[in-house]
Amino acid sequence: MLLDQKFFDRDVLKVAPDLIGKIIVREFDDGSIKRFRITQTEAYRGEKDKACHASKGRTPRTEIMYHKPGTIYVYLIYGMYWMLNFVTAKSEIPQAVLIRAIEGYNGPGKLSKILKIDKTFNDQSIVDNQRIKLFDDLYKPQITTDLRIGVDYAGEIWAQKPWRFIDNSLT
DNA sequence: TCTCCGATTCACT
DNA sequence: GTGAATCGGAGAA
Repeated sequence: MLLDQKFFDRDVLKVAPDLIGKIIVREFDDGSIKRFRITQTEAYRGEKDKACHASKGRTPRTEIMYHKPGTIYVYLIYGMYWMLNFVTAKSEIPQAVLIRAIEGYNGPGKLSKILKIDKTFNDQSIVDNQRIKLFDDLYKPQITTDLRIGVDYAGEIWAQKPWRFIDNSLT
């Protein structure tokens, strides 16, 4: 079952855990197709969340997070890695879910390398896309939470939010 | 323009 | 455990 825009039209704290266990289907430019199960996500929630890029307000970069739910937000970090995110909640509310890991690969940098994610995906829709789709195969994950990674700069209050979601039954 | 630094990873010590 | 690689966004000037 293909995830629709309604799935993403909810608070990021609901969407992020719901994305655990879902299937990413990637059709590469050469026509080959691969499937990956999502095993780890993180929630970035609005302008008040200091760890969220949108905490700096609306800028050309964060503009994407204000777009409609189901929009893909891709950005470059440390000059070499693309991060894959999905925008959630209604337009004008800047929230996004970072896909931190897929089955068999730990780390968002490796993930986007495997999936060949780059800036051409930025601002595209995930629910109506030729190259990348999200499916629910009714898999029921065992979800645990933990602190988000690499957000110490956001200060104690925001760095300590347990907004990382992990499938406990996969390793 | 110029400077600072990050939602990371990997090679070394 | 430490540090380099590497570049575009954001803010200061």
